[in-house]
Amino acid sequence: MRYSRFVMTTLSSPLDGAGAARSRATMRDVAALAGVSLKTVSRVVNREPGVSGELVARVSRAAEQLDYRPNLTASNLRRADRRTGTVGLLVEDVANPFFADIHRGVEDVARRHGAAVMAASLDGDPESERDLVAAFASRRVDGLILGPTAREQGYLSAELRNGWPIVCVDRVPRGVEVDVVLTNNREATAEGVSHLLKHGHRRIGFIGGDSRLSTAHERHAGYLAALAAVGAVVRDEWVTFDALTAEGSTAMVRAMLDLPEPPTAFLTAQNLITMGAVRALRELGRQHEVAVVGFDDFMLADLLEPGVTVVAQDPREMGHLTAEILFRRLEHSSEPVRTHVVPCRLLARGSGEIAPADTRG
Amino acid sequence: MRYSRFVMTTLSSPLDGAGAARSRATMRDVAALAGVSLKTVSRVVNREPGVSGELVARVSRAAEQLDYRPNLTASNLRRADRRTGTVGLLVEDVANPFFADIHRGVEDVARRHGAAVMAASLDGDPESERDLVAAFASRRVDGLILGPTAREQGYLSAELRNGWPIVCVDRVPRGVEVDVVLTNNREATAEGVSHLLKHGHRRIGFIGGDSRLSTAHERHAGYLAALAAVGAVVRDEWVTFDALTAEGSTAMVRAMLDLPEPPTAFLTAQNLITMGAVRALRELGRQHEVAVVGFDDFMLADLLEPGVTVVAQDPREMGHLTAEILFRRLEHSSEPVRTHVVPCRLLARGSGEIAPADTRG
DNA sequence: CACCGCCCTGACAACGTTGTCGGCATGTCT
DNA sequence: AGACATGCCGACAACGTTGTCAGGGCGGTG
Repeated sequence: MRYSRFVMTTLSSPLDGAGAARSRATMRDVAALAGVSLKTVSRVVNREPGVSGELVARVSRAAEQLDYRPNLTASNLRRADRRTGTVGLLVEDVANPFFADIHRGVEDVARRHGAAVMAASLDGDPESERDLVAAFASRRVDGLILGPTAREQGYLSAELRNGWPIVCVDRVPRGVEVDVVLTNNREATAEGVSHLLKHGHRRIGFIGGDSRLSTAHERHAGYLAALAAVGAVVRDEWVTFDALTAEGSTAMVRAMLDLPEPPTAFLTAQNLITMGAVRALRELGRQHEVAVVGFDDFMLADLLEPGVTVVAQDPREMGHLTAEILFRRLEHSSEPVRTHVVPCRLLARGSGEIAPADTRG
Repeated sequence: MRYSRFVMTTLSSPLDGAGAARSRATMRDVAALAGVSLKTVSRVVNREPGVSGELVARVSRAAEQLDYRPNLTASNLRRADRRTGTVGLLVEDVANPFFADIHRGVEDVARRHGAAVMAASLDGDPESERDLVAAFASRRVDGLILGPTAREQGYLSAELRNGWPIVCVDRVPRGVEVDVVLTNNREATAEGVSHLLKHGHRRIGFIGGDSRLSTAHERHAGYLAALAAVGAVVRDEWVTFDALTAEGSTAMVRAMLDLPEPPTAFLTAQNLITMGAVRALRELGRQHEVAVVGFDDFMLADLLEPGVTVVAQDPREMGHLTAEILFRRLEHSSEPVRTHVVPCRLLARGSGEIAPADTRG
């Protein structure tokens, strides 16, 4: 409950039903009612020492009577630290479970610091990214957490020069040096693919996400590395990108299974893609025959038949870490920029342990 | 892209790597560089008419050069409309898919109105609710969307008198008259229970959510009404509340199935509860024997075995509607308060169409 | 008694912006 | 030519708050 700094308890209030809407009381109003100066009210509201007990009581009573709420935006304007007690969060989609968990992680930390979180969704649109960064800058959020979607973040350097702390999450920004919190995309994907190799698969399909994003490339690199490590064949026709929705992924998996030499297993590089792939296999009745390892965990993955084996990220922890770094940077702005990696865990649940039906490959 | 009102395009900027952090440029700085008065800069930034083309160009160039960002908090302080271009959203948990969808719905509408969304999670804690309302009030968000969790919202009447628009969503507030957007909880639950009755069930368990919430009561009422309509037996031992997590729900379902006369079907009154119930049946290997109708849809419900029959809310639409009402009220504050109902749809997928194994009941 | 120091309080300016108003050109009409 | 409207621009105050500083009262000390 560290919001307390600006919270006055208005324990009771005469609720007269349809009272005419008056405008909010200001410090001046409180001061007038309490018969003290503006500054004394300010001192009481901010719990500054050096006000007699009697005046504290009188001012508090007056504030309660008027339902006074300090105006943080005005306070911010004048105060030395210039904090609005607000941080911005820009991610792909606040409704996507992965980003919703990051959001929650950020919120938890922000709240401990008495800060509120402004969040917005980018939907893969570079123009939105710039517009929303500008919108948050105009609102003077104390710091920004960004999951970049545009090809290039060079435009951020102007904001950084202005002393605005920025931390990126989930994806690597380009053209700008900031702290980043990432998953070990490459290694974790390689681990997932190795898992499939270990179970006998040699023809493994890769269904990737938005090819403009660093995550897609890193995961693809991990896929290639794992295959190369055992000298397995790599075929272009077993690799696709830009499965942007679950439906898109369903279609891609079906198409790939129609190849003359189809994959016997899939590495699906993101949560919605995995769901789409599972759906495709179900529709074809082949869910017990074609193996799947997904990137990202999701709810109910263990209750499907078969359970879906995944390489699980820890989005809540990523949110925590990202926010911690942001608040740290708000204090010590000159520390060197770092990249932090949150590791994944492979969770074997069934779909990744299916042996290849066609053992010629 | 209606954020444009306060967005200046800073197309290029010399990225000199480690430039010393200077503080943000103000209108005064821009005015000095452009050789005009402060007020002229203000006019240009706000696209007010009556500035010569030459000065517009000079000011724009100066603003770009200095990476100027208008300070919306200062502007808000002075402007007549007193808008911060920000709305607040307080819900149970921004990471819960249901509320995450509401959040996204609110965001879409807010963005069309050029507003940003501050969101926070209540976690069922009444103290948090009051603290966060106060925190948002101090930040002067233009309006508030609240999914109430405290037993009583009388404390809001002070804010309403201050002319602060508030709209509630998902749950009915008490002790205060505001606009509310709800699901037709009672009717939809009754429909779900009737569906089970139609398939021959007479012993139907009800696993309810937080008993302090209006939704739990309304859904329970729907359950009772549907049973009463066909003269079915109602037993206290077949009704529980306060399954606050999926795990809690799992335990309750298992316990209820251990009764001498266990239910042959369940109505699970919320998304996490349904997931927990499905898990319980799976663990017992009885998922094809005990019927389930869930309240709330969730991802992958159709891919489970059997597919989970649900009464589906439309949280995104609820978010849209709630935000529309809020912005409407920001314009016409004196319209009478209303309650809006967003209907549910029953989606039959298998789990709700299982006939009772024990047909004695 | 004069002086110092401490505690409490208030007057005033300032934060970055916008609303109001007044002034200077320039053009138009009688 | 004089009166008047119009277009463009700037000086100034104000929004609600906090930082700074000065002043009054009071007790203790030389």
